[in-house]
Amino acid sequence: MAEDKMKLENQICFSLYATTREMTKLYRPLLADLNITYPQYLVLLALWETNPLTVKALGSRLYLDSGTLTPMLKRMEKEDLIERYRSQEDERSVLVGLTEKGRQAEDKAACIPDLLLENIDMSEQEILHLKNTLNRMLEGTKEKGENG
Amino acid sequence: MAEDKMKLENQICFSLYATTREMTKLYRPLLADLNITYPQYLVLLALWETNPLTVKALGSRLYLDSGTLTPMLKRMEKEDLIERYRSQEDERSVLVGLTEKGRQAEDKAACIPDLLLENIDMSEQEILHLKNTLNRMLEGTKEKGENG
DNA sequence: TGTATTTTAATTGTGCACAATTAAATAGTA
DNA sequence: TACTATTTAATTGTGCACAATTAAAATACA
Repeated sequence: MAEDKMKLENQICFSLYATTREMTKLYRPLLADLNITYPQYLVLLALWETNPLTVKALGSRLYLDSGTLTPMLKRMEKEDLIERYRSQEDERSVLVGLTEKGRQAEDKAACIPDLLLENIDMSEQEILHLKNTLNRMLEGTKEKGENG
Repeated sequence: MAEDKMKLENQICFSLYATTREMTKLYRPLLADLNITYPQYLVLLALWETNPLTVKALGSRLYLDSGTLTPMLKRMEKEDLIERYRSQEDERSVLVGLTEKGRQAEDKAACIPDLLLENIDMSEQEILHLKNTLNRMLEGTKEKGENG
């Protein structure tokens, strides 16, 4: 066998890199109505599950740090999707909570997962298997990396 | 079954998004010696396969447009890894070619694929299967998307 | 030939993404 | 208590990523 590992074609990370960006592009028209980006959509998904969340908790959930989240959350606050306020118990923490507009956006977004899947020509089972493989890969990096 | 598709946990694209970024982080220390970023490494990989390439061809290969490539290539030119020059046959096209330093970087980078794989706790077969699945997914987006 | 269309990069503007640093609050401890 | 260490966000600076626009060159074609 002995494939050339220096070839782009043989690199798993390039496949990940390219596929992720193409998938993100598929979201763009679906998120246009809500006037949000894909990372902002992820913040909303997290908050629709648990509201409110600290910046720290949001970062752990999305694998993002405050350097990314702080400016993004400020933009979302300006759009009146979320609000930010210091925690009473721990003044270091900033809580991120949904506004009424942010809560209502969930209804508008309810169709997005299905619409997105329509663009992917793969069986439900295959997608599930892919997701599981990726999650295992992701968990594996926690040992080496320095992620919370 | 009827899982909640609005949950982050159940979204394939979130797994892709998070895993890709964590993988890219694994490259950082491996690329530190060469003083390049992961996207710059991809440009070099493409050029080590075919030298030179037009910006257009590079973009098709990496799924990037000139808005991303032009400034990135200028940075790489400043670092003396590549050179850029207009094509003689077609003055619209800009050719990107390796410099001596860019060529020599291939030797230094030769160990990177293996070093990276050491960080992924998956069998060769499983990685191959994952790569094939992603590539199929990527190809599928070409039908819908507007990619060259 | 001359004009409209297409192709190719570059530019402009916005929004992540992340390393490194800073500052404030809390926790730990002598 | 005072003093150190840790935790939490924000800030700073750099580098993608991409939509939209612009400008130059090549092509199509009337």
